[in-house]
Amino acid sequence: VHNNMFTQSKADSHRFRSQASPLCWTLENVLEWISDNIEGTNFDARSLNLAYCALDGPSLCKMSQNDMIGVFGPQLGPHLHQSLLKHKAKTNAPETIHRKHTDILSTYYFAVLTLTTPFRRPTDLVIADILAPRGTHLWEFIRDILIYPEKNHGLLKWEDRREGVFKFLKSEAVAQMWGQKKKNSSMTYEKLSRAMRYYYKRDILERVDGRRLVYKFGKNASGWKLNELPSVM
DNA sequence: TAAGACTTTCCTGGTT
DNA sequence: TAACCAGGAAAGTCTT
Repeated sequence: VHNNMFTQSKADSHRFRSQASPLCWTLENVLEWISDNIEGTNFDARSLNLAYCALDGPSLCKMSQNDMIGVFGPQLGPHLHQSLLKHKAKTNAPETIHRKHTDILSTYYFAVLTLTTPFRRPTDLVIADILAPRGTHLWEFIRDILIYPEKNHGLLKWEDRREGVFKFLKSEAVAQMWGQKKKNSSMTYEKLSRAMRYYYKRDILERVDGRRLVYKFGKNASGWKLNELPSVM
């Protein structure tokens, strides 16, 4: 399951999404589905609050039409709700099977978010830019975990969101994730932190004296500030 | 192929 | 004592 998840192609993902119950969808599948639905309307994707699109299949299925209108607006909300109902009817299968699959998927839910290759069609560029990794550098990897605190499984937390101060809560777990991304199973926090310290010279990070596991984004780090994130509806 | 940027690995020594 | 921090040195990887 692990390897398959990380190597799932765009075509595989589309096939899985079209055949599986929405209950089994990953976050990526939900994003693709939203993207496909936007393509069929005149909806301006730039006005979408992408932070609210970070849903997996089970979360999506719990939403009523009013919930969807609240999140996606009066134009796209009902459209998505109808589309979901149709897809649910089409893929009506025993939920127990889906549940088992969903539990496995959810274990790797965040890893998929951070490690899969972004899909790149014109209409989902914005979604991919915010929810897929935007770079291969360590500080970007850290930043992308921090941008979605509700999805980071307690790995990192903001100490001061406005100032860009953050803290490692599970240092070794973050190091292992970084190692996984770089295909290096021997990565440790000790090594990761050495790379972090090199960022001080380049003003990507600033020192936070006297605070263990605490770092601060510097003037050359971009994409972490609230006003740098895509617009809210 | 070379050069440079970036990261990894190892290390010593200091601090919490 | 363990975990973390600071930073030098050298080597590895990747991109241009």
